[in-house]
Amino acid sequence: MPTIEDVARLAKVSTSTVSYALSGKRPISAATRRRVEQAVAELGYRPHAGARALASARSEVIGLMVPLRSGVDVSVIMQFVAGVVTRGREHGHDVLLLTQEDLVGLERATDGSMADALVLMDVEADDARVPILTRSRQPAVLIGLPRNASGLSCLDLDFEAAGRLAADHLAGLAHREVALLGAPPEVLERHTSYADRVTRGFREAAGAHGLTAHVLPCPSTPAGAREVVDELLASAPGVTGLFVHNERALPHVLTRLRELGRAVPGDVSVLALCPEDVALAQQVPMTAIDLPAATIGSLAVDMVMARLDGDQPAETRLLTPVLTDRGSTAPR
Amino acid sequence: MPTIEDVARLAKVSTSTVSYALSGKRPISAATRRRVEQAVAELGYRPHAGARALASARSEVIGLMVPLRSGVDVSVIMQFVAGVVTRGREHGHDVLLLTQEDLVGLERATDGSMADALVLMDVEADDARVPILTRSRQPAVLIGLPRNASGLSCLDLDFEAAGRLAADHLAGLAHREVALLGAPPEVLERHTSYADRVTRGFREAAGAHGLTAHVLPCPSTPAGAREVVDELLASAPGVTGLFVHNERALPHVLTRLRELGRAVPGDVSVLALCPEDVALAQQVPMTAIDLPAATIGSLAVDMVMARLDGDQPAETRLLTPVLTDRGSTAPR
DNA sequence: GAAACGCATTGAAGCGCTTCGACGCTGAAT
DNA sequence: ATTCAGCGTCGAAGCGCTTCAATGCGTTTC
Repeated sequence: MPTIEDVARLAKVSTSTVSYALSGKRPISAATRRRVEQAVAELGYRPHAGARALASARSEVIGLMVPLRSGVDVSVIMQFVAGVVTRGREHGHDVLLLTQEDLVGLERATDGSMADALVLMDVEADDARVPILTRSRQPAVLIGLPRNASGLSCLDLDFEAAGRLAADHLAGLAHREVALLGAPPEVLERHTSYADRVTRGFREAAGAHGLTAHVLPCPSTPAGAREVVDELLASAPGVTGLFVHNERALPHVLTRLRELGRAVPGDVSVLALCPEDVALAQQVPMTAIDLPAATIGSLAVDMVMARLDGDQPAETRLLTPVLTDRGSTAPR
Repeated sequence: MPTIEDVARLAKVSTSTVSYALSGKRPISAATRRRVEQAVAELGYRPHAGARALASARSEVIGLMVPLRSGVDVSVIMQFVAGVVTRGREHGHDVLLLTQEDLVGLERATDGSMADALVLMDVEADDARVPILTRSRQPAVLIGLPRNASGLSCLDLDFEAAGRLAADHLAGLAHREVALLGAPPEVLERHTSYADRVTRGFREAAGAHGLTAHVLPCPSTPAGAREVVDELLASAPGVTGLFVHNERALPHVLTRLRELGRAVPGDVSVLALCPEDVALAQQVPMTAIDLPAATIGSLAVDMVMARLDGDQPAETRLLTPVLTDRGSTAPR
């Protein structure tokens, strides 16, 4: 492997000149720069990432912690990851993938200087990672709202507003009794922050509109989802509006309704909270509040990068939810 | 951040002793090791990854290239990634995430010493990454079979055998006319290697059994899948066995069959090629050939790690497909 | 009792890069 | 003509770690 010294020799300049020519951190004459670039091309030179990290105290890597465990909505994650990687590259950064459970990995990445900055998905109310991050000096962005964000930046869809928006929408269509079919029980038990927030917003707005609101966790399995629908329809036969916040259960809920002869939106209005492509991939296109996962990923990178150079203070950003009507809801 | 020198000072030993105590590459007395460990704990010392990479010419990182583009089966990818990350950790390696399209990223990771080894998903017949890999000195494992693997290791499910297995299974149930609903057209056009191979195996075994076999690419959208089903049933009304190799289209195919009043498996037998959880998440549990994505991920890491230490020759491994009967196929 | 050995430990030389201070040169200002 | 900037370039010091050769010391061997 050619080193910077080989390049310097070939270009007949010093190594520092090569470094400056490549980084642009000092003015270099056009002629010299050209010679350097030629030498680089000729040798196929690539800077050694470790050496660079050592000398500059910068790794040009973003650590990204994603939940690879079950029960999470895969397409949300994939889109999010894609957003992070793409935007990371635009900032000249690569992405180191860490798994949610791996606290040791987080410490390794944090203090072990593997990453300059961190983005963490799927934050829980009392997240074990928060203290580690507060202790470290690295910029971090949490996707979600922990109970105690103390100095950490957070970003997320405003799930509480999304819950309200859903209730508003159904109330606007004159529904009187509505239900939220939410995240699977295991996610709720972890108190993943978004699940709690959707519920709160939905309940609140439903109350304000004088709606009767039911809230049920909903397993992602076909059988589990079916059971929840049956249970709901049995215990609350007057429900005419459904708000489904569970990407994987959504198709099964729709299937069950159809099996029971309930037309959507004729008999029951169904509103989803999911990424656009999921809304479009159902048996019937879904009226849905978009979960802009890729956008959130990009924004997370922007936020964390901004904090890497300047030292902006911590900030919490909540994206305003947007509802797109695709015809799966109708007036009662 | 404490350095190895701080640790050495506190433990009253030399830095080299600390290094050896931590790496275990030389015998260190129990007493000394204990002192070192104590100092490490007390200071919260973490080795600087870059410095380590520079000195040892090893980054302890695996580069993983995944297709984050659309049209791919998300849950397959997620499971695969999870397999790679988990097994990578067991080998003491972290994972650097690269996107499929990013050839520059591949070169950066390859020669820029960001990664010790590479795992690439979704390999195409004439993959642009192959020449880059052949040129580099790093061990790599391709998931899929490029036309010219020249010295590179490959790993995959034996999709050709899977195609044959599907045809065998349907033939065994006395079906006479069968169809393969495969990958979306865009995937086929890329000549992603698995798509071609499934087709070949299916055609071959169907021929051997004297079956009439239809092969249709199948879009992953609800409308597209529906159309393909309609088209098939119109042009080949005698088809009684369906082999679906498209995770996302599968639910839509089943929905369409139901809409058309074709019972599964009463009127039509449906066999899938997909991960187990996808097979179980359908309206009806699917008889399916398992796509063991997580296993492939783990194995890929094992292969690449084996090549990192010893220098084993390149090798191609194809996993034997396994069919699990869950009742969605029946005798004609 | 001297020589030889093996074990635990050390010192020092890098690994390949960035960056700081210094230097020489040209051209403008005096 | 002399001074002074400022631009473009260079030299050298380190960043924090690994690793090789060498050292010291207590044991065994003849």
